Amino acid sequence: MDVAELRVVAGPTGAGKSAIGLRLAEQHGAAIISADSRQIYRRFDIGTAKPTRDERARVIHHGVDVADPVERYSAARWAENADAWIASDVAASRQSIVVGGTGFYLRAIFAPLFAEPPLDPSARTALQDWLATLPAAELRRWCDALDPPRAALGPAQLRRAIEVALLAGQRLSDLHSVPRAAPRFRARYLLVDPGPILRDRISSRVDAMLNGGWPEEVERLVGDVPEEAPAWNAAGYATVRRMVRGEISRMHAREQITIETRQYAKRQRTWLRHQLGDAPATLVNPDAPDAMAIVDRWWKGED
RNA sequence: GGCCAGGUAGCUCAGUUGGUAGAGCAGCGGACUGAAAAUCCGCGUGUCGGCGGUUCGAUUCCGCCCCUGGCCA
Repeated sequence: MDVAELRVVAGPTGAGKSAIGLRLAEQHGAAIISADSRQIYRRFDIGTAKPTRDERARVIHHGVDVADPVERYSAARWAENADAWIASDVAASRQSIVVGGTGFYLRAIFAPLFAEPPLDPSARTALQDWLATLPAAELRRWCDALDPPRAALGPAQLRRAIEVALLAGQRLSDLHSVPRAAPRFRARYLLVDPGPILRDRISSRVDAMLNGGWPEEVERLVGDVPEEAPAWNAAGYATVRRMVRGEISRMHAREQITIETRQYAKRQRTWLRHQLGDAPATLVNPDAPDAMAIVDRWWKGED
């Protein structure tokens, strides 16, 4: 099968990639495929900076509001869904633009994940319950015995490695070394990053969200979305929840959320710096006077 | 003006019975194969407020001064 090229607009949170994606999509009648692990979840809207109703009326957005807050979504599932979204765009003879900052999701389409062997669901649930009770050091010991190459990673990865080793009888690190499925797409990146002012853009974005109904949204969520639901993992949500419950002041919350968001942006930059492989990437500072010209050249593939 | 408590890393603070100092947070760098806005790993030279004195040696003891907070006038 032919490997088609896919345009990807990526960058740290708050850099302004969605504005660029939106403009391009409108200009070329394209659809946006959101590669954002938080916009996946319904009802978590303001703090995840979802496109507005108006924006979604103007441009088709795939990948927004596709899971319930309590669902455990995954990169693999996203990649699978993305295939279908892209196919639907092709069928409608419109182009697709991938826009987002979840690096792991992007990788999942351009360098497909390994084929997971079947894992008995009930054994898996039981094992997960057991693993959930173990402290990190204990997990590390287990992983060191079962799959040493993975033992240096974090608890989430340790659990996964132990799970696969025990349930499939194979090491995850071995499974990773078997050739993966051939990628269906290759990426051409536009990396949006305004540089040092990202810091300020993030703090004003936090203020805008806090004044734009975020606390009210969280008040509604607190009532009927269990505390452990995956959707709550979005940067800032747990902090707004504490604020709404009166555990911390609004000022403290504001400060804390700004820090969390900056830390997230930093991790995204680290990912984008090292994990893109050899895919072509064009860097653009959205504030530069020639930004639009760079974007247009990138779109046409002229750089 | 007097008394008391402080002035140590960007912030909050430990500590050194005299041998030039270390945690948390922030920050920076890195990892990342089905929870990824997740989960982890690594990185600490700073006139120890200033100037003198004692001492082989002072951030530590003494004196004076400056600053902050509190109490008393």
